[in-house]
Amino acid sequence: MLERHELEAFLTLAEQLHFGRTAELLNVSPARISQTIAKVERRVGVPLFRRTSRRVELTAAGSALYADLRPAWTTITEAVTRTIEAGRGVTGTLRAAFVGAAAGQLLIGATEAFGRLHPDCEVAVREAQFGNVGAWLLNDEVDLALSTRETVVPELAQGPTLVSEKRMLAVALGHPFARREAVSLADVARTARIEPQSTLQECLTLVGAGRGVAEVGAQTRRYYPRPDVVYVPISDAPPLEWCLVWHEDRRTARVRAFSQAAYDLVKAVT
Amino acid sequence: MLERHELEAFLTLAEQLHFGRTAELLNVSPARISQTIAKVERRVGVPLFRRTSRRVELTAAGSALYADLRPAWTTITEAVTRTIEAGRGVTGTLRAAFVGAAAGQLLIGATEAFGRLHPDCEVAVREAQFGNVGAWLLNDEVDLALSTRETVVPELAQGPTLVSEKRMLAVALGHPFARREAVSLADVARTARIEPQSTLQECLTLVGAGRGVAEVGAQTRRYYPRPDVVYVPISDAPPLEWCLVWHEDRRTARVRAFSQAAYDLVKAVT
DNA sequence: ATGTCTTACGGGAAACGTAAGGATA
DNA sequence: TATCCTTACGTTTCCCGTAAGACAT
Repeated sequence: MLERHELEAFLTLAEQLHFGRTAELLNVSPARISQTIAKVERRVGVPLFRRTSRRVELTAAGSALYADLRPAWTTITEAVTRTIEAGRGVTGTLRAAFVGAAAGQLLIGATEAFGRLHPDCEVAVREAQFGNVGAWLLNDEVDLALSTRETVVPELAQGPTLVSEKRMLAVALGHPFARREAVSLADVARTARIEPQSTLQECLTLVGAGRGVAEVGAQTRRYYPRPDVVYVPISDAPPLEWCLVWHEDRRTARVRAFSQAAYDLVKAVT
Repeated sequence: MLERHELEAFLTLAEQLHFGRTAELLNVSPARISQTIAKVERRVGVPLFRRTSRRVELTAAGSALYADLRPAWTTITEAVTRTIEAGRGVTGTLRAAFVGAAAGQLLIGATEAFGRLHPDCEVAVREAQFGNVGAWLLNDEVDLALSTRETVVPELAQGPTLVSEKRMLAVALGHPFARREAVSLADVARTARIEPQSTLQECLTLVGAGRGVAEVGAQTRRYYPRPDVVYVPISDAPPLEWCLVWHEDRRTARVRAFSQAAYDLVKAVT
């Protein structure tokens, strides 16, 4: 079968009918075009061009071949180009989401660092919630999210840990745990828990209302101070890890570049 | 743009979903497929396959790309295959023509030599006339003709000389030249000539009827003995050269192989 | 533990450019 | 004679296979 460079040499020469221009268009030497075409003709078994040193024209066989190849090859190049541009449009927009106020600040910082490296790529930042960040990623509503490693969906990939924070338990002011210096995972296991399925604010509201307790990060104490909620360290819990999450199928160059920029940023800070 | 081997690796892997089988089908090592696909994905910017060491499946981007590429690439391979087979069908038939009895014998000899080298290719032999051999070649009624070099049409190509024979002049029995040992080109120029436009027999008939003289090859004397015609050598004429003639656009592998076989044959004999 | 994909590395085929040769108008 | 296609030859790229490593079942 024809190689890519043979195909393009044939198609271009069929359009230009001039070895020199063809070579120039393809950024190779005229000698190469001559040899390439000769090789194709030897392989195909039929002369594709009728040529002297003064005129080049298609033979009947060459003309028929061109009519078949041109549209098909155009289809191929366009399909590949579409795929590439869907992935790494320099002029494209990266849609990033964050979950929680603390993550928002970090994401803004990463966005600025990324913007310095890739000024052509815009970044749109939105706030997601624990309850919808997975769906947003799966449905291609955002390209990337800064979330906790808990966001486990089989089709989602996660980058390296950017920030770790102590895991704490949010309890109502009157809750027995509220006076404790710390609690253990075993303690938590015996208590009614509220999973942060929608917004964190809503979750904390339920906690404040005494409907249960919720595991949160240490930063929550700073960003969501509430009179009706007390934060107690969970002594034996692993740290809560924040990382970038994306859909495996859409790990475009934009996504990788942003992930890299974010990782470089936190590495520079620490 | 994708190279041919990258394209085929992608398409085959998309169909097989197995690196080992893909490598086997393409006659390369599995490592090569892995590297090729990785390179394509790097270039395109998006993962085309979701894979562990245990399962391989297309991503959404890969699936879309495959849907575009497969039919287009099939079109291309079929177009090239058609062109090749139109040129070098092993099972095809080569249509060869000859002009004159002597050429007929030579052509039969060449056909037999060719048949030993290429047993899959049939050869159909027809007799052409000086008047129509050019048209037969131009109209694709025959692929090849054994004729004299005089068959000059711009679009016809000629092979090397296979046989040379002395040029003679056919004159009527009662013609003044009939008693000469030889004539010169100057003599011929001063005489009414009959161009062999239809059959040689017809031409000789006109010569015998005293309508003019005709330039023929020395072999004609043996193959067309006539009581009313005398053959006189033309002393200063260049030899009459016999060669294979074909349409430039249809110089297929069959044609070249036959030309080669004929050339080898006469070289072996002499 | 086995089958499967990936990484590392050295060898070789083929594409490439430069420069000289040959053909056409 | 000037332009343009072709041939010759040395250089370099990169495709390839082998072998070892990593990963999942």
